[in-house]
Amino acid sequence: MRCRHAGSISCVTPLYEQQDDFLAMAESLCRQRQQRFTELRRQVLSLICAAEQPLGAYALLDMLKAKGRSAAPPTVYRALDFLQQQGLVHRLASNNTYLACAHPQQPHEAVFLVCRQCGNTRELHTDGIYRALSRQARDAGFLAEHAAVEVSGLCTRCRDITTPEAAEK
Amino acid sequence: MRCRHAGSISCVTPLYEQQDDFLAMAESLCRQRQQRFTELRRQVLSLICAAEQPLGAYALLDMLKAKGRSAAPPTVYRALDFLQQQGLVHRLASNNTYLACAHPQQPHEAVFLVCRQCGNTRELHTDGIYRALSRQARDAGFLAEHAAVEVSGLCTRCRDITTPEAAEK
DNA sequence: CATGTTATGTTATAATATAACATTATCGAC
DNA sequence: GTCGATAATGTTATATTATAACATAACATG
Ligand SMILES: [Zn+2]
Ligand SMILES: [Zn+2]
Ligand SMILES: [Zn+2]
Ligand SMILES: [Zn+2]
Repeated sequence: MRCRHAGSISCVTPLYEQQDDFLAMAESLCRQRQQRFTELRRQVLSLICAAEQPLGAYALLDMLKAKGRSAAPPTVYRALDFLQQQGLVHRLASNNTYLACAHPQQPHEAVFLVCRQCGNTRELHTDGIYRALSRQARDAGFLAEHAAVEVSGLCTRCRDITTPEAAEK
Repeated sequence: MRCRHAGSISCVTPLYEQQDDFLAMAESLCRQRQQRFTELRRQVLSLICAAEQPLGAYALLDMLKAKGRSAAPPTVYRALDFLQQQGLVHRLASNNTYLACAHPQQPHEAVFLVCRQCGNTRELHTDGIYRALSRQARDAGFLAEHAAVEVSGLCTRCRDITTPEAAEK
């Protein structure tokens, strides 16, 4: 099942296998929007993108420092704020981590599947869920603006490891 | 629309109008489960229950101290851990607050409607959403165990205040 | 009451995030 | 190019949220 969304990035191929494409797209998006895709912002996005799991702000900070860059907490938080505003990065509230967005071209609501074992996280784009949530909220007199949906559980690999008999079938 | 779930606590009546009932139920639940509903735990639950908005841990801490109790962060975090284990309290990851559960009798998945203006938060019990999430996760090869669903937006009152013309209709 | 267990007190510290202000880079007007 | 405005980054300090570690107290059980 290929991605049906706009843009050149696939839903299924992990972002860290398409880093260059992703960074190029980010740069192009920022240019279109007259926003500056500075070296710092590129570095942070690149680190997030290269990671197999969502990263914490201080992990990013350490990586920046390791690359020889002078950096303090505001350095990374500011870059993260920018990247979130541009829709290039999402924040996971359930574990205070940040990950690259699979579809930065347009605003969207997403569902995150967070493996509690290995931390791998997938972003699903399921407007159905958000519509159902909006409707239920409206029935309760509530005007929904944004939904944070973070599902924790086990990814395929970790489920097979945890319950090896399941892998036999 | 009255609550269709088990227990004596209604979905629609705010918990702070049923504090005594709620505390009595909590005590009874703990007794059934052979868990100790200590004075500290009662106090914390009572404070959470009396609040109109979900409270942060340090707000609770200050309230405990104001009541003359000797307390430090672990005091309140331990009580919160216990109350969460017993299903009496939920934690909202999106704003690091804690609120009393509307249906502590059985484990359940819930949707939280968090007003970004006034902080008022309602707990909806909508198994439909969780089932849909589980199914979508399964289709992606993911075994869902828990879903944190936190919707932010405007409650009835704040929506009317923000856009007064809407209230006219 | 002796004993093991659970809960709480207490001190210190970890982890996450922001405030405030100085400095530097960038951009458009001239 | 120079200038002034704006945006970005550097830097220091601090706020906020949460846990580790160990001591003491309360409770249950025989
Ligand atoms: Zn996304
Ligand atoms: Zn996994
Ligand atoms: Zn609940
Ligand atoms: Zn409100």
